Amino acid sequence: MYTVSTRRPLNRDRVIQAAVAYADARGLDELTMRGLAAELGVVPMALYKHVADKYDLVGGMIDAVVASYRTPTETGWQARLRERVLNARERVSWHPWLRSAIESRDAPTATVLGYQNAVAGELIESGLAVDLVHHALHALGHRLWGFSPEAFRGAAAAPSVAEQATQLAERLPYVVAIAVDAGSRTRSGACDDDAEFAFTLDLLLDAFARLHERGWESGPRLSG
Amino acid sequence: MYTVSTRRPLNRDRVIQAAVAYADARGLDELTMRGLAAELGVVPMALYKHVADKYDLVGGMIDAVVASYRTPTETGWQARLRERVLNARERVSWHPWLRSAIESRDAPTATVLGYQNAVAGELIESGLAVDLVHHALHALGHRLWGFSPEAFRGAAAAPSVAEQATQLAERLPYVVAIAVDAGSRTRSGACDDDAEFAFTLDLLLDAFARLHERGWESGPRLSG
DNA sequence: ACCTGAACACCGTTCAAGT
DNA sequence: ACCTGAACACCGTTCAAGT
Repeated sequence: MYTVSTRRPLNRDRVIQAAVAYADARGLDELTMRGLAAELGVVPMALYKHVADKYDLVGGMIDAVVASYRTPTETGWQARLRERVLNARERVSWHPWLRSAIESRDAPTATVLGYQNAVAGELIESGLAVDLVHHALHALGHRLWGFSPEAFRGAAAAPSVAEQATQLAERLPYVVAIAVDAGSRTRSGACDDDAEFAFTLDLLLDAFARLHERGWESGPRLSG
Repeated sequence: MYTVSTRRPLNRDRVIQAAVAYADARGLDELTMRGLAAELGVVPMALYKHVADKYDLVGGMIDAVVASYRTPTETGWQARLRERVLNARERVSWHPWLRSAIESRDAPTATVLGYQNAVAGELIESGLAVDLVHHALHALGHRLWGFSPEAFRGAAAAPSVAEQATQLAERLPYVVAIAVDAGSRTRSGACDDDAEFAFTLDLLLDAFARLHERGWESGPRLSG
């Protein structure tokens, strides 16, 4: 008899890639330490040498996917933003579990925060004021990100970023700029959710009013 | 000795109200049939006489909250839509578990579908074309609903509605109108997600371009 | 009609032990 | 250094039995 599976030793990357494939095939709810272990031909406890716990495993899955997002190749903020949104949409369609995985966390992973910074950078570098960029990102919501920035459970991402601003400013300049700007408007140093919400709502109502006036049949086209 | 808790017999409503209070206090993840039973001073299996299973319990919780949404009192589609959005936001803040509860389902509950119909009605009755209303609802996304209409797992809500259109048309005229209109544009009779996405993206990019041009400092104000 | 007790098939995770 | 076995404290849910 031959040994069919040449048991390469497990490592963090193999565990995470297997978990991604598992969730792609059966969904996040079906992803279980025991099931994943069985898939890898190993006893459940073997996974815990490579992954702290299930929360850590899911974090690794998120980072693996988000780190693979493409950097836009076009020039011009609209074209680049468009590329990013469509790319994010594509990734979410490949990994339908991604959105709820990201939203299940208390705070964004470092990789997700880096992505948020890159997107903010596109708009800030285009010359848009920092507070407007902040609003714009909320308005794009989960269409941009493939998830909802408001959805983090702790909702404390912005203040915690603001606290460590000096250390983070170099690595995540745009995210820090937004957090600091938003914090300067409130006593607590946190993002003013109500003001932010009101802005987005008005922005959308205004856009609908324009649709109404013009009787557009197929919507505004910016490119092509 | 007195009997301290006058054990009123359980009923569906008491079970659901207790579950809502439980989730409000500890979150949806902590809501467990066993824990809820303990809270009610009853053995876990007693709950199953009033609720088919946990899925049914959560459905009941959703319906209880959404059924309590206020009908707007203002006149004019913008003011009414605004009222609805702010009311939905308020409810989600009271019941932080609501959004993920709704999104965890394969399809909207009847009560949620009725709410969607009411909101669609505001815009359709304002004179906006049905396909534009469809787009507008997607653009409002979870800010309007307190959840994301795209997020239903089956994503098959629209086609299934279209199939039963004749029976449903009376009860849910606006939702049916949107489903039928969207279905008429595609072979499958399903909503054309890509076209819908492109429209929303363009709408938002256009709104940002206007912000850019005008250098708005505090956003557009429509009311007050 | 309504509630109970014991059981089944699952979870994530620990600890001490194997190689 | 890496994997295992047995166990612990949980889940949702079934079935047959109690009152």
